Amino acid sequence: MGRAPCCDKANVKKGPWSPEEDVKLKAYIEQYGTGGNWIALPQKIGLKRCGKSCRLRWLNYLRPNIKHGGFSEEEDNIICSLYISIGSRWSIIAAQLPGRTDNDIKNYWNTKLKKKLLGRRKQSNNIHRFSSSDQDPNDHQPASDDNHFSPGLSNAALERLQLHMQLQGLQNPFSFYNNPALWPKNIHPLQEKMIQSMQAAASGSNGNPNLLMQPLLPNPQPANEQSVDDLYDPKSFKAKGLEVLDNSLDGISPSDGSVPFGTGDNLMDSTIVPKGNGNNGDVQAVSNFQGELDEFLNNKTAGYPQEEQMADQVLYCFKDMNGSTSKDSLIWWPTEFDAKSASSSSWDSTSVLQSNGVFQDYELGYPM
DNA sequence: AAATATTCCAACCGCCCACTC
DNA sequence: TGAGTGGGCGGTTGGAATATT
Repeated sequence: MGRAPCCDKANVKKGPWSPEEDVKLKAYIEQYGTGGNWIALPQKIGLKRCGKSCRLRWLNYLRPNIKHGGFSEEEDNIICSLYISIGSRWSIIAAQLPGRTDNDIKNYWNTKLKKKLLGRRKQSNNIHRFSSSDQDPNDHQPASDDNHFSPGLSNAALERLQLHMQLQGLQNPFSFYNNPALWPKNIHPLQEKMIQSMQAAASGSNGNPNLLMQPLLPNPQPANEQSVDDLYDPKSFKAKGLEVLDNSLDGISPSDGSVPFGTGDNLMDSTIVPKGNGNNGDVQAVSNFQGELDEFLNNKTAGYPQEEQMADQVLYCFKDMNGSTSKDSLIWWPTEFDAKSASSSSWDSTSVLQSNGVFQDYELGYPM
């Protein structure tokens, strides 16, 4: 079934908002609120705008206490940590950063942070990992400007690959991340530390869950039975021995050792803490990871050309794990994986968890 | 100084979900 | 129960701003 458009597209203004429109919208909402109906709102005000457009303008720009630009290192860390943990759930990530909007964070990630974290491959002439000796001699497909590593492996896929490896590894005791024997010989020292931090955080020396990673680390539950939606289901949290506190009621701050999880009228308005004691060794493990991440983000990794190293290492890992870097070992990613999310090109932990079959296929190919 | 390339971000699009009737 | 609807979300785009050649 199709659906009726939310407004008359022909009679609706598009494009940048004028100061007059901003004033009208802001004044009305501040005085009367949205009335619980964005679609009807523009008519009430006399704006020739789509209701959704009004909502977006308010939420991303006109709403009080909105911050633009000037992301701090701490905010960088939070964004990176959460992205690694939960994927592109921008609204959830934004909920951890007061004054930031999901759109802002999404833009910031796509334009700056991602490049910092994954490396600016486009500017790199570092092709040596996939030099002619590494490539399938039958493969004559030219590498695109966007991706000189391997035909068929887009930058987006590469990013997903790297993060997927992290997530997958944390869930599977036999997988790459939990098996140092599988690590490449030349692994970046920071990567090793990150892995170890994640492992420590995931295992939790005292049995308490890691607050950032734990939602993706259900105990013996098989990965393919874990939906990311569970992560935000209060029942799921309780089942894992976590408590859900309502921030909107008690104003708990992150400084108490708990991790706030959003704003809104559901779990997003809550803080998730381990039952009993919110300040434990796992928090320390997280902070260790945060420290490494911070160091990485701020180019303090002495002696390493930080740009493109991470992405490079991921592919190098594949080479080591598989014995060789064949086109086939890489090509599945943008094809089979993407096909799973063809309806929306989004990627998040859900996709990761649901696509574990793809990854398992790969892992099974490794001679244990 | 002009042309071209790249970066950045506000806004749009379309899908999904929850709710109502 | 299922169709209709609005809200919310993530991905993408267009164009302005900036950098580079």
